Amino acid sequence: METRELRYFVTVAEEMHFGRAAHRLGIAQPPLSRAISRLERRLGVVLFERTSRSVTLTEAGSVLLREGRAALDAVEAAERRTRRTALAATGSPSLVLVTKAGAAAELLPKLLDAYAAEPGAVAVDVLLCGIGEQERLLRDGRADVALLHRPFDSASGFDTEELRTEGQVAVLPAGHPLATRSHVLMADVTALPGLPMPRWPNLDGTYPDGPGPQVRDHAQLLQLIALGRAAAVLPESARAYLPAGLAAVPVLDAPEVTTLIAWPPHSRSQAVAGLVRAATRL
Amino acid sequence: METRELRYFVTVAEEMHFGRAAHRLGIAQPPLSRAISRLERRLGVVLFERTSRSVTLTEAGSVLLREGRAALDAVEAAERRTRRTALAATGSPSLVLVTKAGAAAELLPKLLDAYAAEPGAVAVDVLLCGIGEQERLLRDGRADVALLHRPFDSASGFDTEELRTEGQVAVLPAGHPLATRSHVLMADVTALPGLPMPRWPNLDGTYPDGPGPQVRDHAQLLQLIALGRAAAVLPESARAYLPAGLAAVPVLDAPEVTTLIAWPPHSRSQAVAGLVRAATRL
DNA sequence: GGGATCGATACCCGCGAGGTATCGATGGTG
DNA sequence: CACCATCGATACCTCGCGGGTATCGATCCC
Repeated sequence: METRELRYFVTVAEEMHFGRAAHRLGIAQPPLSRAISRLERRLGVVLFERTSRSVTLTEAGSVLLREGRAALDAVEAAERRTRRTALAATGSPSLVLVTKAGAAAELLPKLLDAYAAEPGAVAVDVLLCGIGEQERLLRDGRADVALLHRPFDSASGFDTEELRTEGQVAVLPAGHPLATRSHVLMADVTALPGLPMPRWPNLDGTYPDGPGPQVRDHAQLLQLIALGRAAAVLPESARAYLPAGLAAVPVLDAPEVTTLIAWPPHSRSQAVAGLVRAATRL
Repeated sequence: METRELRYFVTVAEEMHFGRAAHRLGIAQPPLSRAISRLERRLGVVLFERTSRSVTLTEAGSVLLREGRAALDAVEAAERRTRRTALAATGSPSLVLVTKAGAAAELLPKLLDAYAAEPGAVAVDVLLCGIGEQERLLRDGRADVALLHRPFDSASGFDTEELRTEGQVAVLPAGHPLATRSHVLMADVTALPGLPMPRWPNLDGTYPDGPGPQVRDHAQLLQLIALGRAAAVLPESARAYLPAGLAAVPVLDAPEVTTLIAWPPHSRSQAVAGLVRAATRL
């Protein structure tokens, strides 16, 4: 199977429409139709059920979609990491660390300082991204290491080292009745009248249904809370960075949040190893 | 980057010789040379330093070798798993479990029985393989689940669930002076005069240097011990399957052995999930 | 210095990827 | 119910690229 065929297949599976997929791929529709049927013939498997009015994935097709995406990520990662090691020889930063914007605000500078002090440390690019994008960046080679937060992120398929575990606090407008309590429970916070929990975007950028404002990052969220439009439950370390007008109250029964450093399992990079060593010594 | 180019590159990197690589690939040498230089041009990276007398990998080249192998495995896995889900619809076994020959002899039948009792259980093919091959089989799609043994195998890059942890025992000929002891230490066993530890093959089939007989599987090993030619340290559970004439003595300071069930991180297979569920309930 | 080895280059051929035109099936519509 | 719009498949053509043979040029060995 050639990566071109795989790319064609994934695009059709995403669009569920040969014409649109062909357009996205920058080719005409007939060669795309032919490429897919040749792929089906070679695999000996029907990937799409198609009529002139609809295209749907077969079971085998959805397996190929999942596995094929992973394979394409791996190919892209190979390409990117190869290019970057060659660039690294010429002096540019050779390590990309990715973390969620607004998270690990306290840990990250410590980590970078500790690593910079190591012998043989290289320049580190920090990439801030949205929710759930880190795994993707790590898989397709745009990043070399990530700071993840369980249970929000999945570290599945990566090597990891746990850095820290912390409880969570409810973040509320300072004037709110709950704000003076010494602690609360999840049940106290999840259904506050007039203070719904915000909705975070799905991976595809859409938002789940429900009440609560749509939120894209922590800055937005904090502002909404200050405006009295939302409440949120965040890791304790967020406390140090709350603007005036917000209060934080420990939530006793919220799940613990673990910060971990993750890297691709077959990484042999000296730089990644050094950064992980620095992280575990924090 | 097309998978063909990647395959060509990996073959040349393995052979370190364009002629031999071309032969292995079943093509002539000139097209191979051209393919590699085109790849280098497109990546903007030199992969090989070559003179007419020698071919060596550059640093970027070794990165591409490692990442490229992983990518090729992922592509192969996509292909194989797609083919197999289509076959599964026609009734053939749709789950391949791989474990080291001779290991988990006691756990495996229990696991298979427990899974067979689950509703919706499918047929399971058991694949026995040599040392260190399991990770490969799981990565390239020839297997769906594996039973691994830490610290011998690496579960890096897979999702896992721990099944059991056990100590290790020294396995000796029954008549040996140590065989009557209630326990021993690693130091007692590693350098027994006349009873060297056996040598296991590396991944490429070669054996490390040193004393001790070369061993390929447990049957061979046990026979060598019975003949008084070797001693070994094995997980406790091996005890139940010792032939007459062999004795087992607990080794107090040997590392604990953890048996775990591992599967590819993005597996959404109902069958794999069921097998893992059965395993954790054992 | 001559031959052997090995990667690169020159040149040619055929397959297959890609394009345009068109067909055939299907579902909505006046 | 006939007509049309939509959409994937088919027919047919072209050309670029993957692959082959012949040969060159550099390097090491005797």
